[in-house]
Amino acid sequence: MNNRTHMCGEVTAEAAGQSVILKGWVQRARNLGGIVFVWLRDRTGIVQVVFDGNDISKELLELAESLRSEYVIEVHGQARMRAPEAVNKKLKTGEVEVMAQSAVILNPSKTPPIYIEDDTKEQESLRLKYRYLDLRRPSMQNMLLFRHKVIKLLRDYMDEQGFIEVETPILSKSTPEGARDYLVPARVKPGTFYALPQSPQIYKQLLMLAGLDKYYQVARCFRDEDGRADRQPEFTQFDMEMSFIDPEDIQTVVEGAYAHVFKTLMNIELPLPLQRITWRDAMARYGSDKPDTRFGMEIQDVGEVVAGCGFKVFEEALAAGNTVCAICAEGAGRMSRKELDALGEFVKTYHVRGLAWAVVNEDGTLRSSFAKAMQGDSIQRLLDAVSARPGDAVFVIADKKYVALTAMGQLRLRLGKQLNLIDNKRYDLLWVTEFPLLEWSDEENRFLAMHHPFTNVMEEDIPLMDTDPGAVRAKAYDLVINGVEMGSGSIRIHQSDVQEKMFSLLGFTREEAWEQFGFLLGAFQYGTPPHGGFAFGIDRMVMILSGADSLRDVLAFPKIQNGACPMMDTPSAVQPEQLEQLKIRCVE
RNA sequence: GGCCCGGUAGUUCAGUUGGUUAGAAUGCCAGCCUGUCACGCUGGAGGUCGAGGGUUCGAGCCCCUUCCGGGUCGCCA
Repeated sequence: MNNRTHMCGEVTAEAAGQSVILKGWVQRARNLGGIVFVWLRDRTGIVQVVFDGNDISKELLELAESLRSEYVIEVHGQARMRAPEAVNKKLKTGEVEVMAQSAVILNPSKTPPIYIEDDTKEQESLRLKYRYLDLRRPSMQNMLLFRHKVIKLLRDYMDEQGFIEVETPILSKSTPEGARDYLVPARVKPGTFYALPQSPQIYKQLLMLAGLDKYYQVARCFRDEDGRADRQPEFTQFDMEMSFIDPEDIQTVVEGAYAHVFKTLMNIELPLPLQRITWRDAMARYGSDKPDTRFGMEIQDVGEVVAGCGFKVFEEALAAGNTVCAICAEGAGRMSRKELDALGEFVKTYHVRGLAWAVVNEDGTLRSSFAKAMQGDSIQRLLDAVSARPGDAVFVIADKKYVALTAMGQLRLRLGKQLNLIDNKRYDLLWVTEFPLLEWSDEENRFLAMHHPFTNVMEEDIPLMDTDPGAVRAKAYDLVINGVEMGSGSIRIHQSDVQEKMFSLLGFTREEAWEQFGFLLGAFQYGTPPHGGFAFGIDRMVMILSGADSLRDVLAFPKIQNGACPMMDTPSAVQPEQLEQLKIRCVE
């Protein structure tokens, strides 16, 4: 039986006068010679334990003097108020201390390779190698607690809304569309493989078919793609699906869940319903399908303004049917030539040919990379069109429409950060709606589903499926916070004729579609309710709410960029016998 | 796969134009110290400068290759 009476952080003024039994880790031991102060830590906090040579045996003092960082000890003692001048205001328990009467070293510790305290600067790779020590830091424990609360709140909320949590398989089926699958060889049928799910998409649709009506799941998902700060090979999705609904119905549920979490954990009242913006609008104004609306600097199409301006780059772009777009960066006029050139290099990584810039100096004169080529008053008309004033910088990109807009959107974000325009305390949530159904792939020379192949079409665009597939809008919507895509959802196709048309647009023959998705198409023949859903990343949600920069900061045991785990040293080789059983041979 | 940045005591970093035995702080070890709280004082140990090769009388520093980590483009229905 655990005889612990208090957690370390609980030894506050109310405990004074009581006998206490504590267990925890030695944060720090200060030996003053004849008296030893020990900071004892557990996940609730730190309390000071005093080994006073005047009051205790020689043996106990010697034990205290032998204590080192991260030793695990049990202490029996008396809690008492500290003298007023000895109060430590930095500790939650700083008004009290525990006078040790006996103690046991439950386990010693090697000197830890990282400091167990917040705000240290060890390399992340070292922290991840010793993640079990890293997780002892108060900030990491708070993160895990916060994450736990987020998930609990979401589960409680969904339960109240009448949703049922159903677990779906991890050993699943590989489907060719979308991200690369993690594969698991099947021992009983050599040469065949399970795939780890990229999402429970098909299962949840089948649950709707089964009549569950409202489903949700805290679902682990897997994608075998290269890592980023905001992408992990395995991640947790809050996944849901409803029957007999319109987009607004599921959006209302999701908004409500977010509002519940924001109110309870952040004390922030979200304005419901959330703002909605169409995909086309988001691209035109922000150059992104996940716009950060915490600052302005919106993109403007200046094609009409620069028509006939004489600058070859703009004229040729317009002649080719491309876009000429601009932003006006307030107060960016102080940038040096070097900084402006760096921005030019920056936009090139987004596949535009170049960046034209014009700076209106404080005295009204102009510095510009292209003004000389502009005839007559065309440069002035351009500056007027974007309302450039002295001290501002104007940037112009001419290229294929979405290439130019995307690059401009990235430039806008960079300038927003560089010019300190973003209020970090603000949370801008919005829905991006009416995503395109399809996306052309030059590489594969065919359309790909932008969301997934089961996404339904906006009724008024159904005729366009035959005439202009690229312009067809889907009943698909993303939730965005501060420029981060939190999740996406859609109304699914439940009509077999629409589904077949979709597959044919994607370049599948009827036979191929049935071969790969037959289990679903077959199921759909048995009375499928209209349905739709949504899924959002728990990891990203915790990242945003806790202000973390990386998903690695909000996962207990994250993977690094190449998908490896420095602590477990995974992935790792296996025994030859294991491969033999699976009939797998390595070919170099 | 491409591009950019980084790798020096356990840890965080400094290291001049290529020039003596590679330094600091912190941590660690030992001694002293009875009210500290980043305790203090004294002393000590601790380095394959990521690895390999090259240039040079001489390389932590310059060149090449490579490994590892981060960011990013591609990729991520």
